Amino acid sequence: MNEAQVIERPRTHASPLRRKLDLLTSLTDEDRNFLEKLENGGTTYRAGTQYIFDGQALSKIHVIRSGWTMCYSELDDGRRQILTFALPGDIVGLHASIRRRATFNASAITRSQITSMEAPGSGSLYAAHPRLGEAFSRSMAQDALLLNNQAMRLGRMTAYERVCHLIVELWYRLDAVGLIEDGRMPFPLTQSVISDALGLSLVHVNRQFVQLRREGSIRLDRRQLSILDFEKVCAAAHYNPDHYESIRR
Amino acid sequence: MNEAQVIERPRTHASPLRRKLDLLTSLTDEDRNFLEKLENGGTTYRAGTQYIFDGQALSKIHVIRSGWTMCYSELDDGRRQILTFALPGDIVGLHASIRRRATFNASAITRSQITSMEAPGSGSLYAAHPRLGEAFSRSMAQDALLLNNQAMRLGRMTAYERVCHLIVELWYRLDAVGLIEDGRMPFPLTQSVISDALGLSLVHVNRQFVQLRREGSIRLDRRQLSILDFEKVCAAAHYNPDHYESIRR
DNA sequence: CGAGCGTTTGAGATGTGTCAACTCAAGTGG
DNA sequence: CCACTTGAGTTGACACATCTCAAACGCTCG
Repeated sequence: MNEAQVIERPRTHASPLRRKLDLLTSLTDEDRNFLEKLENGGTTYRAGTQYIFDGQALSKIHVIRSGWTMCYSELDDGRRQILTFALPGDIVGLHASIRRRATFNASAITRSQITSMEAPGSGSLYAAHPRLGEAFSRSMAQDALLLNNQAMRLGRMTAYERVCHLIVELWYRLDAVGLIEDGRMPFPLTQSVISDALGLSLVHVNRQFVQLRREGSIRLDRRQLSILDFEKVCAAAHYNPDHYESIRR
Repeated sequence: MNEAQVIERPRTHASPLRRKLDLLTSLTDEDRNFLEKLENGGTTYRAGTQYIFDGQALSKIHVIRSGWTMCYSELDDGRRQILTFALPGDIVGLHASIRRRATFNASAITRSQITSMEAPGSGSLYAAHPRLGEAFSRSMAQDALLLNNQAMRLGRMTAYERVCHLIVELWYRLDAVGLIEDGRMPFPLTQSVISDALGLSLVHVNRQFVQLRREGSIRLDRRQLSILDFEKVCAAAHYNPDHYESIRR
């Protein structure tokens, strides 16, 4: 039930980032070399470290090489809304860096390796590495799609549906970069983080997870999540995989 | 109180689109000519007409020349979430057209003039009209910002705050394209539409508007809205104008 | 061993949704 | 010119999803 739903793809040893860009577009050798360099540099952030600050200058884009991070926004009274999770292979701050100033925060959820690079001034990168430029455009398209999904979750779905929808979305995203193994996905999110992503209280998020486990829909074990009843969870999520496919391929 | 908060700008006769792109970036004469053509063509849609269909092919981008339109997403059971309002000068479908397939719907709220043009294949437009390319990038940045705001509204704000936040956001956006006159802004949204934008029920949206009027914060007259107590509405909205400035300039 | 973090559970409070009815203004058609 | 329809706004009573508060549990780690 579980893995049957997921498209099998040849298992390579490419990094998540490479893997993702390969999916997005066909790269030239030159692009690949460019990527190599990109893959080798980078900084390791400890869990909890903030690496983008709302309102501060932001000229670099950040490529997540490993680990989970999140983009979020905060109100003066402390209320926090997580906008999107940035997973391995994702690019953070692409559009923000256009204006050289961040309009959101970003922090590492787990220990994360992140490579920063100068933001592509409109054209320069597109000229030097047209396909990478295209990959960046598609990355923006994915961001937009994820935010659309987020709005639908927050605005029009019940707590139970929101949790299912988020789980399925993360599942597809992780699968696209080869991070689903043996029908389990890494799941480092605390219920507190999830509550700030889904616009719910911590307590209510917990109740949804308890129910999902009780009814045998999911299993959670040592920060690994398996979807036992993919069909049921997907149905509750009203998830539309076509949307994601149209971004990916 | 009202207009004091709004930056005065020389009143020109430029179209909203031109006005906006001028704000965004400095255009060359060639770019301006390109714009001219763009401004002259276009289709007029009646209120309610859908012009982008979720799941269907989408190779063109749509430039709103006049009127209000909205992008939205729907669940199979009819629940609807408005993602963003597209106002004069806005560009719709920029990132969606990258993947040649729409992942949302778009409809005209009022009678609207909309110009369609071929989506800029990554690079082609950037090469021919680099500054326009940059303007497009910034348009994407604005979209992202608006979606971030939307997530914060939906996830972490009360009904009253959501309404205030939306009003202030629309005010700033309309002011940026010269559509605020005499301290009033056009406000063609029905409470039903607002409820689908803010993730509330129609009835509850109504209650918020009744209260805002009762306490003298806003005035609503013949589809024109004035903010009588700008300070109070802004405070309730927790609106951060810096974000918008950082996109605009 | 205590401290801290994440999770779990219960009970009561409340913001928002639902249902239903009514008003008002603007068509529309006979 | 009137009867009718339709869309938008308004209001009240009640239901319910979710929040808040509070307490306990089980880890892990120093």
